[in-house]
Amino acid sequence: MEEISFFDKVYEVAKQIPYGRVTSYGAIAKYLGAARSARMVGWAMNNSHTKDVPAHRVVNRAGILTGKNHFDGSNMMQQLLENEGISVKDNQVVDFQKYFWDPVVEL
DNA sequence: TGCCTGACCACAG
DNA sequence: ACTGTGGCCAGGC
Repeated sequence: MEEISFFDKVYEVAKQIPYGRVTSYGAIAKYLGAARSARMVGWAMNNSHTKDVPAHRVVNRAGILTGKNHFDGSNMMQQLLENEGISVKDNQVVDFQKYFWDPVVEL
């Protein structure tokens, strides 16, 4: 029985984010059937450190690293993205649309 | 126990 | 076309 909460589903999707790709909170929320629950996706990321979830690949709808403040360092999130070949400028992903990974389409 | 906050997005005015 | 507010679920005080 799938006693999986919306919370847990977020991790399942986030873990499936391919290398060198990024997605948005809303995209995950919408895939789960709750486009308005985007806030929960972000809140789930708070426990992402206890999971194997690449929270650094998850940004907001505008491609801005809104959650970078929750990482260890100040620009650690940016470092991780650049390490995957994703350019980040002023806390914003360059060519976000190009690297955007939509779970609704990919999954 | 109850109210408020929180890594956002969609809808309405 | 833009700005403002509501809403979703869960956790913290």
